[in-house]
Amino acid sequence: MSPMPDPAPGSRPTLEAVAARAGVSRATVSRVVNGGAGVRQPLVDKVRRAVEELGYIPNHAARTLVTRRNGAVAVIIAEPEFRVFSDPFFEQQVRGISRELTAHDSQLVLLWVEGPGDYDRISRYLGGGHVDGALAFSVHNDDELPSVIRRVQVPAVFGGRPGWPGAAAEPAFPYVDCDNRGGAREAVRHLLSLGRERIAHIAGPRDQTSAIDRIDGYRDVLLDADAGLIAQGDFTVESGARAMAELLERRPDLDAVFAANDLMASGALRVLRERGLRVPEDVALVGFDDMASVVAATEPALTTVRQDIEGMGRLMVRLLMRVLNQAEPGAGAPGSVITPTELVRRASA
Amino acid sequence: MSPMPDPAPGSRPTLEAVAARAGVSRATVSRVVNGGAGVRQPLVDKVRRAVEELGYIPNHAARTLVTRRNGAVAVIIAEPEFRVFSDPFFEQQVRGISRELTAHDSQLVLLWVEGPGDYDRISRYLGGGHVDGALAFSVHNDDELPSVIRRVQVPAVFGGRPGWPGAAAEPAFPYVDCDNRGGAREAVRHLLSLGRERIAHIAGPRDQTSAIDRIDGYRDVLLDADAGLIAQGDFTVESGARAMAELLERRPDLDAVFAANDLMASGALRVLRERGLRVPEDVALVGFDDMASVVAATEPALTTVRQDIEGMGRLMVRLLMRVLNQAEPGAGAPGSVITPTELVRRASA
DNA sequence: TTGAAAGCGCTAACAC
DNA sequence: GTGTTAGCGCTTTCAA
Repeated sequence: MSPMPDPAPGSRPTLEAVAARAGVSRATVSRVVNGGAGVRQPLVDKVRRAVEELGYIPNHAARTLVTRRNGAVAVIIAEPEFRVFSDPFFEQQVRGISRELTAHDSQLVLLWVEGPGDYDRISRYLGGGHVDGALAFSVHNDDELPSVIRRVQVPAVFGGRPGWPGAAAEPAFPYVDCDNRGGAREAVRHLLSLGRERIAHIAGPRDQTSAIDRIDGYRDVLLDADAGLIAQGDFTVESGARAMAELLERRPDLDAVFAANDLMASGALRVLRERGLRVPEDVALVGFDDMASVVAATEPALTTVRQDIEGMGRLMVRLLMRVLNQAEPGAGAPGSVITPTELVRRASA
Repeated sequence: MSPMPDPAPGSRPTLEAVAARAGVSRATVSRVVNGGAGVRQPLVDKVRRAVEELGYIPNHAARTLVTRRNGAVAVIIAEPEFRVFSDPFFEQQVRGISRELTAHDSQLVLLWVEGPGDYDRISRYLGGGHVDGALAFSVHNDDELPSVIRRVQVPAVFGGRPGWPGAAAEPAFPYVDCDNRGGAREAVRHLLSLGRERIAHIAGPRDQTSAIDRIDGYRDVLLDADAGLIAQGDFTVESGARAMAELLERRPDLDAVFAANDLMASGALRVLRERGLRVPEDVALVGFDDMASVVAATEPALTTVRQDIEGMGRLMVRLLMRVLNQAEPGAGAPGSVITPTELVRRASA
């Protein structure tokens, strides 16, 4: 565009250079670059022009050194937790995080934890002031991450209610989660309202709080639910199919199934149809998540509990920003956020 | 572990504090922290102990300010290009990048470009010295990314041979790609060696160099290939199925198919079987990529051309590191790297 | 409103 | 070998 006087290769123009060019002090340039409040218009213009002409870009390190602000947030991904990239849930959440971070002029730094040995590196990174805060996801019970984060004292927000031992007791990390329990209740009540009387549940892994909350919601409504109506899955399609087969074995008379996620629901659906059972006539089926890729493929279309995954990602960032903007990091932990769920009625129930 | 004297909250210990505690100068502490070369053992120990006791972690910004090294590399993802997370190809490449970066003590900063408007932000980020270099992926012809990267003068390496207009002419960015053309040749020669005489090709998108190179490889071997034996796809399963149907229509006598990727091969396979054609007896089929998730699901098992995707990710990092460690960034562009491919014989051909 | 000056925490010459 | 010192590029009092 503008003729950029190519300076000594590798050397970028500094504040100093801009100041010289504009004939003002470094302080003035700094003010203009940071919004220009309290500087007279003509000077602002002069400085802006100099910035433009020189192609000046503020040096991040120098700025961070004095402001102690980085404009970067770490997203910590623990490999064993996630099939990471291939998990659409995760993709959506990261997309939300990315978008909201951009809105806050912050950068996303991906910290990929491949094994326990990586925690050293992670904690050095987090402690080294590379980032203003961290976003992590609800972790396994024996995960070191929470203690690492606590040790380096970096502000953090979790995605999903933490479930490690004592999580409830300790000064908790703020987290964002959807109303798993309430959503589950709504699903079961819906099945009830359809006149179903023997409603089974395909549960998710016992060590994930989302799965625990969903089974709790199921039990909230069906206080006296027969244990035979509950089968264990692990959130995968295959486990849903297995669980469905098991349930059919135990209770051939069941007339409805609430699966703890859509993936398992789709596995269950497959088995149901293989056995010649009609959905929803013989067995009504409700999932959880409203995961587009799954829902689009089911036939009949899956009734499910929607959670706003991208929105949760955005909320994680907002929560973190609120923590960061607090005067005293220690004072008054900002509460966690529980987002509402919504039953999406389609054909399967 | 060790009793960490909690200092004024929020204030981390500095080099100065460590020096005071160890009774040495800041310079000595700095030396020890950076490897300890040229410092006598007893002093090293003393410093190490002080570091431990204080829980000292070097401040990144301060270090960057003077060394001009960040220990961070940007990975730029252009949204329209990739289904990003859900693309297994991409996941593998990023995994390779992540691993190699860790080995080089560098951090991965994810830059997610959602639209043309984002280039401003990206270029400010890249230009602001947040990262030592950038890793990008072969982009669409009209993408601004290359020019943005060139403008801010940040060292960069591309994944996949760039194909924008004039890419060949300009001072090129180094890139890492596999030997698409050679791999395609090998696939076709293999089919030939099986005695096949009417070998069709399902091509990938015309604007991706990988697809172009593969079709070129096909033509290298089949110099006089009938145009009717080539059908256009877009690397998706569905397009593979469509292309196969089309080919069967045009040339019901074909006895082999080389698909430009595994996804399309699996679509083609489905159609072949629907039509009652036996693979490989009636039609031999070869794919490209050796993508585990696809290959595992095909029946018969897919013969394909393997490329080491994770390895390519690692190579991108190594190449970038080589650029970074060059004295003069401008001098002598380090060449690109073409990794070999390997035909993996399974049941389908 | 603007400028001068003092650092932010660290590394790298250069002395000793 | 170890310490002293001079910045890296920026923001931010404090004066003017």
